[in-house]
Amino acid sequence: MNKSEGLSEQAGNETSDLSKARLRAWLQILKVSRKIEGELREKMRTEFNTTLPRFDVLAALYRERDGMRMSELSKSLMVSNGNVTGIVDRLVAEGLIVRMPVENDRRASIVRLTPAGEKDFAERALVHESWVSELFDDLSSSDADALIRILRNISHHNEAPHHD
Amino acid sequence: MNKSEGLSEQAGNETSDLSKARLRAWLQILKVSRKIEGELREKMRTEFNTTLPRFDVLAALYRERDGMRMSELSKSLMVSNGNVTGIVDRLVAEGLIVRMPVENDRRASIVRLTPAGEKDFAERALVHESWVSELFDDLSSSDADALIRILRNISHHNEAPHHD
DNA sequence: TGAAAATATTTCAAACCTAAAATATTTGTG
DNA sequence: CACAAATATTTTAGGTTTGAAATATTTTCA
Repeated sequence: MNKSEGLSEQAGNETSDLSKARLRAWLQILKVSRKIEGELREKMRTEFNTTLPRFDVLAALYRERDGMRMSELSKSLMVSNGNVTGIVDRLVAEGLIVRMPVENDRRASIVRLTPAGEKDFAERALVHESWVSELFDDLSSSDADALIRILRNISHHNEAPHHD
Repeated sequence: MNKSEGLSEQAGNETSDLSKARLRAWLQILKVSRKIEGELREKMRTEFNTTLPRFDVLAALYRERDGMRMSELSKSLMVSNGNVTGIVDRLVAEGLIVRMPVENDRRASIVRLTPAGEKDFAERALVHESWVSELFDDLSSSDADALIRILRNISHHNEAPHHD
């Protein structure tokens, strides 16, 4: 029933020490993630006059200069399809991205940065990186590496199983 | 200008390796946090017929059996005051918590679990812990400790400075 | 070919979330 | 005491988010 419980687990011991340690780890991830996200949202608002979700979309499109489909975008950001529609609508209205038809598939559309969007993001990305670096001021190089390694293990375990 | 840059930083080197490592670490935190949060939200919905924010409120009140003020609640959950108002309204409607007047201060109110809310949460908390433990199945005891230590460092650095 | 299934996206309703304004009450100070 | 400042909470407007339903188009296959 509980995959996490190995040979040494005693019957009747409902929540093991390991299980409790994992819960604490999760709550700590959540705490840091909320705190940092809040700080960045505030910076985005006051200094860039934009929002975190919009910045995230621009970042994704900056990595894929030829553009992405709506579904690729939502998958990459790990948010729902419907959510991306609204954010893309606003970024289009701001002139930072465009929707383009897809050859041979009139259901889909490709979204990509406009020159203005590309310029905007390139400038802001550097400032964003400096904000993050300040917020993680106490994170040493070796701790950053350890953190990344541990978290990658967790993501890999929870990777969506792919269809074949 | 950039507190994170030490003596060895070269002028003109706009984003140091350390700064990039920290950015990668942040993006990885965000990725794990979104993935896990999504999985837990889905479980909450399908198996408990509730939402993560509501569960979080119950969890906070379960730790403080005598109840908390609205402001303590929002601070503890790191969300805005207005946000908590709505969630508390819904939990009151569900009969899981109650608002009580505060002696000598008619501005404030204290929120606490009803017996039903206490019972409900106690049962669900165990299941929740087992979900988390499964999602973190690959996280060893020592990695959990390392993760907690590193993340605590980060939270402490970003702790809100207190008023004296 | 032509209907059913699959796919890509948008729309919708409900909830969540924030920042700022509004409301109600208490505290501090002349 | 009066009344300004501070405090606790709610309300409001606008944006974000989800899951499900709706729409449009493409693919599959009998």
